[in-house]
Amino acid sequence: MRKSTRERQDRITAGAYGTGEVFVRELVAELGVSEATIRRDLHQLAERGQLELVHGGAILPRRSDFSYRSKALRHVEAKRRIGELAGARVRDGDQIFLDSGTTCSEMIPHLKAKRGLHIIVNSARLALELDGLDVSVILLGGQYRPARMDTVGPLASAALDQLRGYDAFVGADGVDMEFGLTASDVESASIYRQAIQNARTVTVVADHSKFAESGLCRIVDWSPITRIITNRRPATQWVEFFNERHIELITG
Amino acid sequence: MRKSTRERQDRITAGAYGTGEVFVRELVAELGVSEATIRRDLHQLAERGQLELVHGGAILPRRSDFSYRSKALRHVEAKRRIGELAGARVRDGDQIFLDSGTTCSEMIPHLKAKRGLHIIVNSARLALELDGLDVSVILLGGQYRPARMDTVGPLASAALDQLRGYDAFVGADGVDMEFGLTASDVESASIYRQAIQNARTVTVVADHSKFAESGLCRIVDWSPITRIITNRRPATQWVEFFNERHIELITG
DNA sequence: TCACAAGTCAAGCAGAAACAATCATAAATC
DNA sequence: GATTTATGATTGTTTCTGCTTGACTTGTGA
Repeated sequence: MRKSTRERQDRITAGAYGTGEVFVRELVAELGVSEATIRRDLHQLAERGQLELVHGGAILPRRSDFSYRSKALRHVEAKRRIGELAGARVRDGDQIFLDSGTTCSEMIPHLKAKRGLHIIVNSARLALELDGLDVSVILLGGQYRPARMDTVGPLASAALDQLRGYDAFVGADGVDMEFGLTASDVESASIYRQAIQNARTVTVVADHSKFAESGLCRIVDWSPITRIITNRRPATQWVEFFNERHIELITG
Repeated sequence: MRKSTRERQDRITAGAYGTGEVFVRELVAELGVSEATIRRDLHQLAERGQLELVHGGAILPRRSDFSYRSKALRHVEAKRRIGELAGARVRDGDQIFLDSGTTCSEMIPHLKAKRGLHIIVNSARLALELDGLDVSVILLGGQYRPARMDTVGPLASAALDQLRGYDAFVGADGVDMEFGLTASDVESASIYRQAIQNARTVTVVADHSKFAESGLCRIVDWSPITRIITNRRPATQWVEFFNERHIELITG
């Protein structure tokens, strides 16, 4: 069983991804090479960040990421529907801001037919997804957060400060009558607060699970909000709440 | 069985696509040519991005990353080598700027082992590729260009203006003794000019094909350049040129 | 808590294989 | 016929691998 180094290391990582861990002893038996060779392989893989060494073998590196991916899997249908409704509110030539959340990214398929859009985003992922559209994309810079693939911090803030007159689409982590819109982390809250304050109109996109669920950090209270788009008609007190504040409620 | 070079290389790639890998030893037996010839073939195929060299033979190139590679298929091996050399110059905790070109992105595998880096980029693609590393990434914002997946313009410029004291790595489209470093478009030239002017040190990464080839737009003249990394020793007049200007020349 | 055993690990060494570089020859092209 | 290109042989160097040694880690039982 003479194989290249590359193939051997591929099989090691494949094994690691299968069970989450590999053992030196088992790899020696399975691949028919010496312990030393397996160890060298594991070291190289660890060097590249593909594995993490433990006594007796290696495990998958515990990364902080997947927070975006795991979030993306929840309430997919609801988000898709909201994306469609929100996309329909965008017109040719509009200047819009989209946040880095999963709900806003569901708007993108419904923007493909639009012409001459100017889209402001703080998400590298969104920028890539917007490829091929007839749009001008402004990417806010700043501190890049791999887990969310977005940017935050003072540089993002400074860039955003140069922009006005757009229509903001923001997906909150939670909406609460008294506390307002909330995000799960303070950096997101800060950048979206600023985005909302500088916006011409503000559309909140939030699926039904966000109602009555409150995140940790307040983004803003309800006063700057223009309209809210959700997938199903919320409870009556919510409808009245929006009516009182002249917030347009759109449901699918 | 003597065949043309072309036909031989076709059979090599066909073999690689069949099993995913080819071995020098087997190719020697199969094609009836010497080891040296097989090696030359493999090098040429690797240079064109059709194969990736490994010890003992070659395998199909990893396409795990982005399809944008189609643009980057020239001088793959050279860029990889330069990326390695450049990556070796980076130390734990460094603050570096990487341009959005393909040469700089070849540095990334060699940065995986580093700790506590601060990396400034103007490329969404690069930001995504840096995922999983122990680095802090600052993404410059600005006008997003889908074709290059990077950002340029006044917003990028303003963000860059807030940053100092980093070591810049810039891959020029062309290097010319009289004209200096050149880029193929004026926006790139502008942002990289600024990146260079604010940098502590400037390392130019350029494969041999960039020498004596001049792009349209000047980035800068030679005065701010600290060192240049290329894959093979350039002509004598270049070596003297760099010596006169106290530019460190590193070749692989 | 300590000592001990079994397993695990890092470092160095040596042989084999693979490699890059160079040169000389043969073929192809002008 | 001269120049360029492709090829093969030779050289010394690098890489890969397995082995050995001694140090380290983990777990067990007194």
